[in-house]
Amino acid sequence: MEKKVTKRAPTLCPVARAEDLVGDRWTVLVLRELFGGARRFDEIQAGTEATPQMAAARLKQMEADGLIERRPYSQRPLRHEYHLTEKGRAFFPVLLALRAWGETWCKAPGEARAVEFTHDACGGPAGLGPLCETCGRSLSHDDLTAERTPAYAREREQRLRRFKGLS
Amino acid sequence: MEKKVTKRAPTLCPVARAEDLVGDRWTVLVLRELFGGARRFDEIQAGTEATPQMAAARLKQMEADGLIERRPYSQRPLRHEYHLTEKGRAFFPVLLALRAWGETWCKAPGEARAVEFTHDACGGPAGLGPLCETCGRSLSHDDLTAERTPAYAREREQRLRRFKGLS
DNA sequence: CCATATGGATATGAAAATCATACCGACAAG
DNA sequence: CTTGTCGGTATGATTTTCATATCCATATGG
Repeated sequence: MEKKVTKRAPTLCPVARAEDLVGDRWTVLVLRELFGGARRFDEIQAGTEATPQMAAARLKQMEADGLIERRPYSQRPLRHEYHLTEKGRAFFPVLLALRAWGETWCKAPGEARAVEFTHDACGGPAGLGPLCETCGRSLSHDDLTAERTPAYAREREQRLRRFKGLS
Repeated sequence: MEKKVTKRAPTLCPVARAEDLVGDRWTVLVLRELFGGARRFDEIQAGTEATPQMAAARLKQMEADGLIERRPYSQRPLRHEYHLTEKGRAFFPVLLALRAWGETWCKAPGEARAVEFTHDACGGPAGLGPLCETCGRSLSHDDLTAERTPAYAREREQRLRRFKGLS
């Protein structure tokens, strides 16, 4: 019960191809955590609220798909961190678009944003679009500084406490 | 066993919120078909290669989530077409970003593109980015004319024939 | 009037994925 | 030598998804 080779029809459609790799909730949430700076198994697990098997299974598959790589950060005991590859980092625009759609269309009026980005290149707020709302240039992950809004920071802390409590 | 209310923790994270609605392969493929002009149940089913239940279940859920609406196109017998709502149409940038990532990172060298977009506003090819590669302006679905590449058109025809054969 | 076709599904039972919960092994710290 | 931490596995129940077959209302052709 180890092979998960994702045997799908080899369509030319790039959307279907992409969905074969990232077409499930957990994978996308893991990517979100990695873009947010998480590196260790338990950070990722806690941040996504996945079960350990789901986290382990997704990370394994994502490594096989070339989205992430495992890097040892300690011999004895041997432990690894998970890092985005170039392919993984290239996914950022999709996540940004998904975030914009989610903020705009999946929230009740008055609900707070989760994260505000500052565009380092111009110093202004970046907004939701693919272009900086302050300077109009296009946004890459390296040019952005994320700051969690207070409400979202609280939510994350509670999640973390719940996780620590149960583990 | 009918309620599928997607009971998830009400997180503020817009990515998680979005994934609750579109976090599975079939939903995204249905959106692809709708953006490609499909309107009828069997077009959608054939284009995604979903089973009838999957197509029916997704369409029902997507209607409940406000992504699509059913419009009668015939009384007696009562039949409906599926149309994107504004919320559904707003998903286009995500699909475009996913397409760009899929074309760039999920294909072997030499594999053909599936679709080429022409930017109606300038008449040039639009490329993969969120901005038109000819004129640099940002791309909306209404400004784009899609043309399937020959290889992809063949693939679609074969799929359709297989579907007709089996149905 | 009867047979077949069409659009839009639902039914059924098997197979696979996911879940909650518990546990494990290596080491480090007290 | 007991307890804690990190990074997972194992287990068994539950839930989804799959392939395949069937269904219903209506139109259409003969």
